[in-house]
Amino acid sequence: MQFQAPRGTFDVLPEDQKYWRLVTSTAEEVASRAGFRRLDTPVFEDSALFERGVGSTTDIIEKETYSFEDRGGDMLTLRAEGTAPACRAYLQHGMRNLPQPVRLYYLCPVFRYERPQSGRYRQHNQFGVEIIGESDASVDADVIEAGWRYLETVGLSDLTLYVNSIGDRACRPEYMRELRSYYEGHSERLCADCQRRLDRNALRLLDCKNDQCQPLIDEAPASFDHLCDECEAHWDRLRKYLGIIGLDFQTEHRLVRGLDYYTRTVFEIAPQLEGRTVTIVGGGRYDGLIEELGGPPTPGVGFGMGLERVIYNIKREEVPVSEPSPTKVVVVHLGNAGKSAGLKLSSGLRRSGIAATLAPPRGMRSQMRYAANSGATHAVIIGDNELEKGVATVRDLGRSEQAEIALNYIADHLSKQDGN
RNA sequence: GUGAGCGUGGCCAAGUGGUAAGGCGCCAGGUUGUGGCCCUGGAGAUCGAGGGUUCAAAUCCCUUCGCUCACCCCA
Repeated sequence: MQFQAPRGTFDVLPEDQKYWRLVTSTAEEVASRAGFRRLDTPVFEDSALFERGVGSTTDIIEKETYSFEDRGGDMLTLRAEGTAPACRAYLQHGMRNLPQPVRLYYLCPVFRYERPQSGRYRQHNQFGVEIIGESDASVDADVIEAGWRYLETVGLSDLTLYVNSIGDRACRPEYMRELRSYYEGHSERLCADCQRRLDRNALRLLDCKNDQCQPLIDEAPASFDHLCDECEAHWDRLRKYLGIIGLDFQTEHRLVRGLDYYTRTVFEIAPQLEGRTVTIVGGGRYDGLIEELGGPPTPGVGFGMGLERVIYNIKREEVPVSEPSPTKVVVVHLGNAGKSAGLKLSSGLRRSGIAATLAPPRGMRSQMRYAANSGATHAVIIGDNELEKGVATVRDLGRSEQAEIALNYIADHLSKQDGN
């Protein structure tokens, strides 16, 4: 074996396309039903966009980015996430002059240089939505609802929604001090990773998976107990609205996110798996991001969802997914005259809107086998016998019945068969 | 970046020192123009790669590459 798909990438083979069609077309459907309009942004952007947006000290920027200098000397980065590009587009196209808020969704590949493992790739595909230009908690609930409804209509059932509020610029510094002083009192009991996290990124202490840290995390101060008045009001309303919509959720003080731009609401949706949880959807509010990118102060909320992980769970839950309709007709031909006639016939059938292929030029037995294995419902047989009479033999492969049909009426005849 | 497991034809997979089973799939036949079952035959493997030990290596040793899983982090 010579070439392989690069590490962390994969081919979507024909037999898997049904999952992608499902996942992708219901995203379009659910998003547009909820008033989101599609936005496509380039696969690469100015590197600085992600540095400013996601945060330059964040892991995804520090070590997971696919960056390169182009021939003109510009530093570019393959899309590392969807929110910063969406905000860039919002600013670039003056979308603040549209009726606010602006509701956008996207479906696109995302690139991160990580060590692949199950449910994690270097190129993966995200479905995401953003509501930009409204700070009320009702749109937070709206975004969360869109994510939840999507997973539901795609057919997933054993999922849990986790929500948290990590405050904003006003109250988070105070909370961080609180958290740090709590942990400093117990620093000897922390795992090695958490020792480092303590001064680098204290929030991350909360989602450590190491067993020895769990008791400490359980007792740690929760961000939602240290919110300023405005954040607290927002947090209360969010939970109230989720209740009104009828979404069950679990408040989770360990839930923090790895991108710097989040404020107030953060949430995730994950399946209930034994052991670790693999998040399918992650998102939250980013009220400071657009300003950070050079725009006017503008609030926003959104989520990103990993479609590979959605498909992984569709397979795991054995959600039935319908096959795309197979080739309907295979034209079986005998002799040189038959081959020419068959070629013409299959072309004509296609022009009449019937899926038809010409069997490969082999023995009849083999051609029939080919027809059966290809999933065709009918074989159309054409050889010298038929040509003399100006007909073709149309065989129903399911019923094992056949009849001679005039060449001119074959398309007509086939389109009346069931399955068309 | 760290740790563990694994690499035998397209896929699955025996074989742990004596010179590559089997199954699936694929191709061709089973008489004269007909599939899904059955029967017969065929193609297809430098046993991931390189080096070493040995009379002899897929099997032992070293190196390397790749895959998978977990950690970090994330979708």
